[in-house]
Amino acid sequence: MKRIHSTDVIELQDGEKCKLAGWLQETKNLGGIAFLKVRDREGIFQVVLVKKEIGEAFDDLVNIPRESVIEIEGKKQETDQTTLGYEIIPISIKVESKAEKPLPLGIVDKVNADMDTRFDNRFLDLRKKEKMAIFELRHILLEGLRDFFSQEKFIEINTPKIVAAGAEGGATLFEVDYYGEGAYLAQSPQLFKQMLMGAGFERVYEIAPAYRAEDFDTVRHTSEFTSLDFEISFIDSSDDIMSMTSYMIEHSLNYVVEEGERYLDILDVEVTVPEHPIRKLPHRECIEILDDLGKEWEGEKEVDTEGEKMLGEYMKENYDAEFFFITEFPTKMKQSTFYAMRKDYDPSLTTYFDLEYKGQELVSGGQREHRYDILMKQMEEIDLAPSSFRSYLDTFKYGMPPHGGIGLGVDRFVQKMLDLDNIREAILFPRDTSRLKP
RNA sequence: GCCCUGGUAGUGUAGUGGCCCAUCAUGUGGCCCUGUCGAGGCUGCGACCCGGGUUCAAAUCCCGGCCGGGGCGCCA
Repeated sequence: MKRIHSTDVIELQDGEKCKLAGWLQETKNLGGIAFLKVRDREGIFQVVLVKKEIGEAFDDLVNIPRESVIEIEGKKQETDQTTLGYEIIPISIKVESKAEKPLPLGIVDKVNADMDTRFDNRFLDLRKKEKMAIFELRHILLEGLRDFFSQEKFIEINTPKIVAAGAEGGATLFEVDYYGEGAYLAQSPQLFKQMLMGAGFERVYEIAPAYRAEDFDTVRHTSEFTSLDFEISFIDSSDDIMSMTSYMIEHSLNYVVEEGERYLDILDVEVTVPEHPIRKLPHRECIEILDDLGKEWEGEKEVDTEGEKMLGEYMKENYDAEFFFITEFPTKMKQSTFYAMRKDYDPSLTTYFDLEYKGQELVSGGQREHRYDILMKQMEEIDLAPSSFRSYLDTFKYGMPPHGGIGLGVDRFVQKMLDLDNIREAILFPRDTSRLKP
């Protein structure tokens, strides 16, 4: 007999035979009758054991440890004595894998566990339906994003994660000891995306891990994260990139709302889809708003973490907007991003922007400098040796279209979409400054 | 890296000098119970992060270490 899921039982006739399997969530033993609650990916079903009918086997069955994997062949019986409306009368029950006692982490216990305990026992933690729902929704979000990119004729690419140079300063690189010369884990696919613009791909995207060896210890940083990057050619300005980003967000969140209802209900979360186009706010205006809001500055007037949160609330209150772009980042704030194009009419401003979601940076992007001589000049300004970027720079010498793109933190997207306190909740097995296992 | 905060049964907690051979819940063992779905009743089990110090007395105070959680810098 073919195994079916808990949710399939509803379709069966009263008295029909079936095979089910899952994890024994709990046993309610009332003496002469007992109930086994069994969980599979789709939900829960209940098996009824009547002592008078099954005799000696009763004692063995009610003593199967919680979270053991069991397989049941039985008959569906409709009844109004249980909340599900039906239960399973067993013909045979097989223990496939017995769980040890006690569990390091209860799945349905009435006590919460600390994050550290949960992540040490992540495979158990993920058995909770609310945790699994996060990853069902993450999958749906990624599906929605890929759906958008396919529709827009993007090519999905894979670029190397072992690289010779970073896109940003060297301090945040994880070193790889193997090549006998400097080798690192990629912080970003930035340079490769651009090389593919030089190759004529015109529209590419990648969803892949990126690595940053920073001493970040916050609820929105991890050492390894999933980065979504796209890059497009023949743009007129960074407005084209923001427009594409705006459509991408709208499309993917719509997809989540349509396809993910069941899981959003489990998490009791409502996802709001922004209207295209997403509002833009130049960096200098952000400063003005923050001044009006009475922010106290320490040092340079820049949008810092506190500023981001204040602006997020401001935009929510005044425009009912969860998303907004901060545009025209000053060149002095983007100095290390040597490939950022600056405004022709005012070189103190870049074409770079961030996309903010619920008061947190989600996306960073802009138009890249595609003119070889200017690019070289910008590298010199920060004393970067062109020799370590030779293969990248060569791309610009033989025909490079105007282009630009973005990087989006997938884990942050999931975190903010589902209002999760910590980015680690959106990652199966997070890697941070101290966690390497499991 | 800096600042704040914490570490007590498998899990989550109470206790902040003697009232503690440590509270409660959950779990787990045993017993009772034929409709549980946060079942119920009776009963047992199980813990003060590590190392120094102060004190008549330390889970509690001090110092150092190790390990969490949060904030900031920074960033996706």
